[in-house]
Amino acid sequence: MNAAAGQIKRGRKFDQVLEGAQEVFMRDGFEGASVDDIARAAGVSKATLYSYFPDKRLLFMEVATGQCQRQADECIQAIDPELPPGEVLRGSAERMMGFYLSEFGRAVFRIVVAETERFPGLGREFWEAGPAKSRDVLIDYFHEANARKKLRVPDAELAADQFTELCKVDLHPRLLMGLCGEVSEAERDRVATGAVEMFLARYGV
Amino acid sequence: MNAAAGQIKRGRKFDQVLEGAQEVFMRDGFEGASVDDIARAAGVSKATLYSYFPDKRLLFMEVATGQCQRQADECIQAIDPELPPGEVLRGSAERMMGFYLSEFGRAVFRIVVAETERFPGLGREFWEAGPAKSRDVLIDYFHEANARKKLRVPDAELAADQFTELCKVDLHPRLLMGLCGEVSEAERDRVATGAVEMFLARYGV
DNA sequence: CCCAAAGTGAACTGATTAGTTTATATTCAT
DNA sequence: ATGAATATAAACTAATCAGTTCACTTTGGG
Repeated sequence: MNAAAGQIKRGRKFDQVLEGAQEVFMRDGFEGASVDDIARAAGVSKATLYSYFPDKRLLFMEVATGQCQRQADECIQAIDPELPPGEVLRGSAERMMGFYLSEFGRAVFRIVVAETERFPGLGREFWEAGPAKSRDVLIDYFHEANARKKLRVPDAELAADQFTELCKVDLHPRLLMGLCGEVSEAERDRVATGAVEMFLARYGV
Repeated sequence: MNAAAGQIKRGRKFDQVLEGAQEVFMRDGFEGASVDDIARAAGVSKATLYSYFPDKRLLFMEVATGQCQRQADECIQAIDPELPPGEVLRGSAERMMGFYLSEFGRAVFRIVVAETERFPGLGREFWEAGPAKSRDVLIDYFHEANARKKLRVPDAELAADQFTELCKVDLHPRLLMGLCGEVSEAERDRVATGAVEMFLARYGV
């Protein structure tokens, strides 16, 4: 009884099911993924799959939130407020872009946006597992930097959201709409630099 | 032979079909919408629907691009370069937010993002019917304002994308993920003001 | 008023899907 | 080794959906 996660039964093939589900959901979306495909990808019988997850929605929720949580925790590191703001922001920009522009980040975003109407709670769950965390980290940092007079940020929430949005500039929408398949290092650099410059022009001391 | 639009046959009930299709697609997405539902909503028999549109995808394409074009053209007005930049930007922000935050804008965006992988060309078609236009208008204006020394914009494309993204701050993602249902006038104002201030801090003369 | 084009409704095909069942096989702790 | 828990393959149900067909009715121009 070491780790009773939710009310979902654990067992030998639990992780195997989750991995297969992740692969297929990320590739085909929620509606597009068939349970037979998932079972095949997981190397598991459909009956086994259903013995772990009573239905497709629960399985999907587990994949979306669990995996997203893991991925986001990796990306969102604490900020060192001793560094100059430009460096703090630069690092933050790179980490956020790493998440939003990754294949996984895009796939989850795509699915969440697509299914959020039919799937109450999915949007919030994703938001809290990922974006909200990096938002909170930024907000805390802005308060701190304000107090130390390293930045002049009257509305930390707005500033955090603005910076986040500046990190998506152009690349995120373009990827989401399939206007391009890959993003070069140079393009990322251009956007990250642009975001930091703009932010400092507005909120720098 | 006054208006042969594409190779799609026109006829008495053409617009009726399109209206029904728009209603159902916007509500249920592409996969979620059934052709029977559309026919019912349009007040038309399925056979009639299929006599106009050989399949569901073509019908959807017609709805997405046609209607989006109309809506976008309404929002994207020419810019008066005589006005002070702050006013130009403010008006632009309001018009873009009007599109992105509208029920229609969100629904189309949601569907495009969801289906763009399975629907080659859909993303580009939407992009060019809508966002690309306002982007071009902004870019032209920045060149003009640069020449007149009313702004100092070294990279007009980047600046246009940054401003566009600043107009989405927080509200667009939150709506897309169902974290809130409506956006108050005060919130829009806060974001629009923030976008203009930030932009001018970076690129103002 | 007539007739051809356009529209209707309802039944049909064929394919796919979520989820269940069953009889059998594998795994593993004792 | 044995037996109970776990997993399997395959067939099955019931529903849904895109697209077709057809016998019939409505519409509107001449």
